[in-house]
Amino acid sequence: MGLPIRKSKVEPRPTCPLSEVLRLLRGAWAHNVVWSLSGEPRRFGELRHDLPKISARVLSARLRELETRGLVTRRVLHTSPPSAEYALTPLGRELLPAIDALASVGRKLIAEWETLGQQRPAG
Amino acid sequence: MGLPIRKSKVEPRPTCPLSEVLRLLRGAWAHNVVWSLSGEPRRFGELRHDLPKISARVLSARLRELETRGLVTRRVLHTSPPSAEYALTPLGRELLPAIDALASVGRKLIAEWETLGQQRPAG
DNA sequence: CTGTATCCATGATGATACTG
DNA sequence: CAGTATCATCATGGATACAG
Repeated sequence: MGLPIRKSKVEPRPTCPLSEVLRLLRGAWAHNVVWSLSGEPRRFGELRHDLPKISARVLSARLRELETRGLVTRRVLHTSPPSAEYALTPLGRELLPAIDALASVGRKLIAEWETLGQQRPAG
Repeated sequence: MGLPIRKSKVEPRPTCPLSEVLRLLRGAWAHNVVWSLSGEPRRFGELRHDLPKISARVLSARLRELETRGLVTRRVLHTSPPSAEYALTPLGRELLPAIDALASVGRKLIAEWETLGQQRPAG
């Protein structure tokens, strides 16, 4: 006979909220966009400058997502030529500590690899 | 003339470590697997039970990734039939507070949607 | 400058069947 | 029970061209 299935102690836990946030930060760029906005508000072109390898298409899509969910605001500047400025909302700012915590773990992960003299496992 | 590009205050920040961790938690399941292992060690089948919709193929792949990066250990139990038990390493456990922080933001996000009487934006 | 529209490549998943 | 093999599908992202 096999072992009995042990009931998980994973209660009606934050599994759902977690998934919602990760759905937002998912992908290669969303978290970098949030991080770029952690300081002053920034314009579309400035964000492209911060993240040299992001395509306009993807940056546009991410910003729209974050805006839709109330994490980022968009303000049109009536300059010549016209430009747009993005900023984190208070709600969006609450992501920052969490992102920081993750980054902290990331540093330890990398340090571990180096300590072991191992190569970072490829993608 | 357009506005000058403002230099980003996004310093040589944890952008890299962050990406490394997110690469691990990326996808629909990795973070749930980590969360399921937050309590007692669990067997393959128990994990499938915790995450009813995950396929064996994907669960296997995620566990292998986490094991490769030193976040999870795998122990074979010489039972009949044989089974395997997975657990978080100390390094893996360091993900927990970060995940908690993210979940906290997630709860506020969802609460916000409800307060506004809005539907959660579809994926 | 600020996006949007197309087309294409890649990666992550689900379903199902099968092995030890 | 604990996986692995194969096939099909969908989401994400890059490149490029084009529009307001």
